[in-house]
Amino acid sequence: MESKKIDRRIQRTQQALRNALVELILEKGYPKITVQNIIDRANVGRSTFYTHFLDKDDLLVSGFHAWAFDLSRNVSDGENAPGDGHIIHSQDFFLHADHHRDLYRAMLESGGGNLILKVGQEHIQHQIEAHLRELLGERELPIPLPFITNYLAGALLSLIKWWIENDIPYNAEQMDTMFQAMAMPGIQDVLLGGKQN
Amino acid sequence: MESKKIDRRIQRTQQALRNALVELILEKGYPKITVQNIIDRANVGRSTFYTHFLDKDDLLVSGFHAWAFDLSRNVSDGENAPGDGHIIHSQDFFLHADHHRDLYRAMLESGGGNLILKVGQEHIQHQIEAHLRELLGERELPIPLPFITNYLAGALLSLIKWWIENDIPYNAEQMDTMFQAMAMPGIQDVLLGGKQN
DNA sequence: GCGATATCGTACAATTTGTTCGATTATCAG
DNA sequence: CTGATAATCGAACAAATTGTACGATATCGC
Repeated sequence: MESKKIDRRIQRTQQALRNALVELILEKGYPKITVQNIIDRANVGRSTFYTHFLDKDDLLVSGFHAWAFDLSRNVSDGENAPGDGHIIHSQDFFLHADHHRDLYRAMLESGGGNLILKVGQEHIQHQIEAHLRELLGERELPIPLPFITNYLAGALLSLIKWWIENDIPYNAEQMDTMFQAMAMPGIQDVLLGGKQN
Repeated sequence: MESKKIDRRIQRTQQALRNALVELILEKGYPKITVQNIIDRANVGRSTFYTHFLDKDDLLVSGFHAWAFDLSRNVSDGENAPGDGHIIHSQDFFLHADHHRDLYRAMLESGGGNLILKVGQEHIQHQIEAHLRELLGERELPIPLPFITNYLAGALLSLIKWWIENDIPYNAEQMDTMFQAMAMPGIQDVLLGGKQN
């Protein structure tokens, strides 16, 4: 039971701020947004903003996982069972970027997505790591797992960035096919090496 | 012949500013630096700064390739001829990061290296692209070259970041060996596929 | 309704930014 | 060496932004 009494105003205010931030990101890009812009859009008092968040970045991070990031759902949808030939479900990431193309573009644009890229990469890495752990069990690898997840997440995010920012005329499936072609041989070698050595 | 008359003050001023910036990056990290800090350190007037550069970022980018980035020299040092088994000279990048560990750490830290990461990635991509072009000649690949360079540069930069930021106890050679183990199989497949198909 | 508390919004000090402009100084050409 | 050129200085300025403070107001849970 929730014995705390919850004032609905808090959630409403925070949600209004997050919504305003997304709108503004789509309009002018994250770096150019000021706190003033956000509270004007959200109809929230200046002091109220600072009672909830330290700054713009704090607001962004606070809502990152909740926002358009229904990614984890796609990934864990039973369809892609382990052993379907795809060691990483990279297609989910490409599809997600495709579905939220506008938001991705706005977030990546103008080189201002430092924080976003960081949080985004961490997100991807966690997904990959969880999935690889599931596949591996207790087996040890010749290459440490964080190395692999950093390698894959870095490559994947870089490609998504390139793909979205430059409107590269491939669809998500094609991007994924090429990604798998580049990544899979190396991974399989490592997995087999870990088994045999 | 250079018929332009060159006032040495200009170069001296710009160099002083760049040096001050590097010092400050090492001391407090790029994001926290203000223009005021830079000109104080460099003993340069405020207006002078703005006659040469648009802002902090402009100063950073302007000197990026000149700075500690003697990388290209290492890469093209005749020792690593094409066909030595290394399709990408990733070890040069790891070595470079190792030699300038403090600067790298300061530049990457606190998630503030948005611009630096961007320029850095472009730098790496150009190196990789030039090298691959040399290997390939006019041969066509089943996967477009920008895809490959984005893939490799993204993975490489992500690993360097992870390596430096977390003081991972591998040396440059070990990092490179693992990187090659992950990347080479995929690349070779693509290269061969391009040849045969 | 009542008490608690979240919000409002204005005011405020402190930073930072980029520009302007006249005075000063260093550099180059001859 | 000398004078013309042009780079630099540095102070002053407007504008924007940030984060804090605080009393008044509105809204919530009970």
